[in-house]
Amino acid sequence: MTTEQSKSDISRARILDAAAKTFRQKGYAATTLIEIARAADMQAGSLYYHFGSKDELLEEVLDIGMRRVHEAVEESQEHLPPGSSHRDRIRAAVEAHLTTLLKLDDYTSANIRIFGQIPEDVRRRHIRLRDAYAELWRRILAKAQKSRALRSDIDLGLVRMLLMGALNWSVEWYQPGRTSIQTMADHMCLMLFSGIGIDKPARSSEDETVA
Amino acid sequence: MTTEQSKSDISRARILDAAAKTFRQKGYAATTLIEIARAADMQAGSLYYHFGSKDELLEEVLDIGMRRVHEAVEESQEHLPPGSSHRDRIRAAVEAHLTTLLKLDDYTSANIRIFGQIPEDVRRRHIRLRDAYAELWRRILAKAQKSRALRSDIDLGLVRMLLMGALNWSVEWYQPGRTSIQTMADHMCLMLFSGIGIDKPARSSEDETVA
DNA sequence: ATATGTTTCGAACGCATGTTAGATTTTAGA
DNA sequence: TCTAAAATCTAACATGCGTTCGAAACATAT
Repeated sequence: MTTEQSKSDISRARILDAAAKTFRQKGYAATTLIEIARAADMQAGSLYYHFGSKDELLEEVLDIGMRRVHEAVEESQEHLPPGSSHRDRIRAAVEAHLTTLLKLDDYTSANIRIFGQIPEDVRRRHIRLRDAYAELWRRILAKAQKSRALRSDIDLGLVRMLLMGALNWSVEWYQPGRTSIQTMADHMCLMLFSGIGIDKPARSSEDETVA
Repeated sequence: MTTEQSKSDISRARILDAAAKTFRQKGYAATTLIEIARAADMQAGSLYYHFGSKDELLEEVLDIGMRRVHEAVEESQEHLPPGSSHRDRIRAAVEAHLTTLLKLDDYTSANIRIFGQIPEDVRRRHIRLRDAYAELWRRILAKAQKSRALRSDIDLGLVRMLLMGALNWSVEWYQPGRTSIQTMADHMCLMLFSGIGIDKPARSSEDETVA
């Protein structure tokens, strides 16, 4: 116990890293404990010294992934320069979400990719963190709408879903080098704001009902 | 051979339906042939009279799903009233995509959900259909941009990805009854067009119509 | 009704997986 | 250095999976 990190903690972290990486690549059911163990320089049986079961390992990977995006987006809001517009706020949140998802975080990307294939009871226990993260976005968007930075005649819940979809889906196609995360955040906000934004349109929205 | 549909064809279709449904619900690796067989009122071994392997079954489900969206979107473009604006065209495409994905088509939703977890060689053989579908959207968007219905200073490829993400992600959260597909299509086009649309600097209504 | 081809069954095989537990090695303090 | 605890290994287990194959049930035409 001389070092802050006991050997157990180090191994634990190595296992979690390996699990997140493999889960993300192959999915949950297709990932074998032998693969995880190999990626962590261990034997499969040794994993059970640190985790009670494959599901328990999965659960921790999911939780860590969700906590990381949550914290990243939360921090992005706290570190904004004073007087930032709501567009700036949302842009920062979008960029934080994308950065966590696409840059060196297998936990969050694993979470996003495999959430639809996990066992029922694991999902039930994990869903609270998901809801909390959704609530964070709900607050951000609602505040923007209340400040008249967003139109009032739209379904914010639906917009949030479409937005999260556009962001989360990037984990399926994004390749570093082709498009920068900043560019993605810019386009996302351009689509979102200049569309929903109340700022520029006088009343040019009449042509929307063209036949 | 008296009836149009031989008994074999009927069983085959029943198996494919069962497979698509189960793949969509549980994912590929987690789905067992026993489950598929039970959902098709058969024994697991009997599946092999119709399909050579689990992978072959998967492959056909994927192909059918992709062909269905492709055809749906293609038809939506052909059945447009003459003189439709590009916004109308894209709205129709969005609605066709969503309808196929969310309404009674387990094949397309299975395709979208499990594409990230399928074996390498299956993916390689299926990828052509995916590319063809992407090309269809690329054409639709490019034509809109060329007709000055969309801004020229944006990355259409990126926008297409964000758009497909917003649409495809709906398979993860959509519940019939809460939001209508029409509402989703409306919101999507509102975000897309009034954002990317050229109508804000140079206000006009003629740039919305097809040349 | 019989015979021929079609479709399904049922039981078995081989294999890989998650899991367990005792033996073995490594670590850290006296 | 010695020792007890911590950490890992090794080998085995039970189970469930995809798959195979010969037998049984079914359908159809003569």
